[in-house]
Amino acid sequence: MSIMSRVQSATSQGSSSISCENCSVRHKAVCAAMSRDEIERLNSIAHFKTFPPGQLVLSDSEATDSFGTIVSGVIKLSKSLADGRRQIVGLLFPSDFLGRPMRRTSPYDAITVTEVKLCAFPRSRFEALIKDVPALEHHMLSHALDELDAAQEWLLLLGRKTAAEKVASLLLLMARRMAVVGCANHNGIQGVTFDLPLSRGEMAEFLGLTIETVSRQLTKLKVAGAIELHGVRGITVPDLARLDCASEQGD
Amino acid sequence: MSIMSRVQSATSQGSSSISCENCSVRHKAVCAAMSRDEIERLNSIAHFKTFPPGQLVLSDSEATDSFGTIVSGVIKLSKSLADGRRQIVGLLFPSDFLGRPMRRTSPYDAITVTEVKLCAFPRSRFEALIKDVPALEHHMLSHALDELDAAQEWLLLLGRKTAAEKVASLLLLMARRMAVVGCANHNGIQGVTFDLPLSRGEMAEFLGLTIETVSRQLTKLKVAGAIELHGVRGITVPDLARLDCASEQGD
DNA sequence: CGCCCTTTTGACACGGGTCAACGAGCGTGG
DNA sequence: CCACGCTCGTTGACCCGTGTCAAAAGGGCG
Repeated sequence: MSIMSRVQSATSQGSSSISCENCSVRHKAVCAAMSRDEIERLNSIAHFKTFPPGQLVLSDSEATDSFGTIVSGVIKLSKSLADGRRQIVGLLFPSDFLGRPMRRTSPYDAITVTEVKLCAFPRSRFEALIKDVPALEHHMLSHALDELDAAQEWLLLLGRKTAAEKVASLLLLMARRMAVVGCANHNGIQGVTFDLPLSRGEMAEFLGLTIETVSRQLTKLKVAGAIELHGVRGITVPDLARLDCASEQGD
Repeated sequence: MSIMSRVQSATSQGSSSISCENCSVRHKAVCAAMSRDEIERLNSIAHFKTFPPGQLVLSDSEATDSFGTIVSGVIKLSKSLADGRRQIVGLLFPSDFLGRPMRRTSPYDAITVTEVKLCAFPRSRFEALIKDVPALEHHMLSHALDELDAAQEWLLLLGRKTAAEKVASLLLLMARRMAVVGCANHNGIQGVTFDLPLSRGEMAEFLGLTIETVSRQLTKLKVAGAIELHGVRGITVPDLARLDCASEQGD
């Protein structure tokens, strides 16, 4: 039995009520756009849910009500073809928004990659709130445009970059997001150490590659001195600028 | 001298004022979301611009004011790496919106593929209008989510589909869009004939392939009887369902 | 310690890229 | 009206990067 199926069959989620005051994403998520009493209203309909890793949170073309801001953890969004080929089409980090207003069903599967804490809202009440608070819709639009930018950047990666450039790009993406979320240690002006949230297989799914190719490119980067690997998840990027360079020209 | 540079150096654009009454995109574009007098206000700040094919309309990371609804023609959005590798990250058809509210600069180049008629608004006045008309922002959000869906569908294509599936998918996309825009003739219940708006090179740019591969896959589809080619731009798809099938499993 | 799952490494195959030649369409000028 | 040249598209031969298949090497947990 795989780890994934084991955790899926475990108790699926906890739940508890909320205080926004010292929430770690208070100033980055939708909440950032809202006044004191708007927050109050949002607060009153919100509750925390915790999901174990590997849990299916939204399912392709099924309506569900998981909907809200990610407080901690990472979620992957993935689409698949009839014969099972899969592609991750997005990653959500803390402060990102899960689920889409104005859309009944999800165009992809959303699956937790790590344990995830979600600040969830019932869809109907959130949509009612949107009608009263224009700033909320404004923020959702801004967020959607950011996601669109990210997706288009990834189109360039999938369509035109080599395997080496793809792996470097993904490491860079994760290093940056883990850093803003505070899950990375800085060493030196340009260096950073963190744990990879994704397995080799998930990296491959995101990059349009196979596990084997990802693994080979990682050892190539290690041998070249662009990264250090500590065990299978730990990684140090001694020089982000150098990796950035590798992400556009291989070496 | 290439066609593209010739048309670029030609007189760049015409301009004239507007009547929404019998506009061909009146009920599909942003206008669809608006009441009679809101339209009136939008109308008062709008003017038509016409661009020849091959013209750069928005430039990567440059601020410009081309901004509005496409009335006729096709625009490609493309990104490129430092060494010149290019990837088309989106196509805009009539009723689609060009340019992004809340963003000073464009993350891609926008280039006309055919002659394009644009119903343009000055950015600042459009943004002012957004503040007064919540339905407008609502529509922009909806549109952004549609674009995001399209981009994510394309991620799956670029990451996981074979060359044959990619070409079939693109033909299908163009057949459908050309049909809703009224630039295609239906033959039979499932058949359609139209002119390809994209050159082989542009198809390749969109699909993450080379010109040669696109050309080979097209002749393969022709030999298999899935399409007929008339000259270099004309195409008949006798059975959309069959092509749809080819877009997910090659044959 | 042993099992199981993930990752790494190696050998080989193949899809699509590259390079080159050829063909078709079309505007221009003789 | 035809010949020329230019561009775009097609076709062929070959090559290379990445996928595939297989086996070995960790690493965590009972």
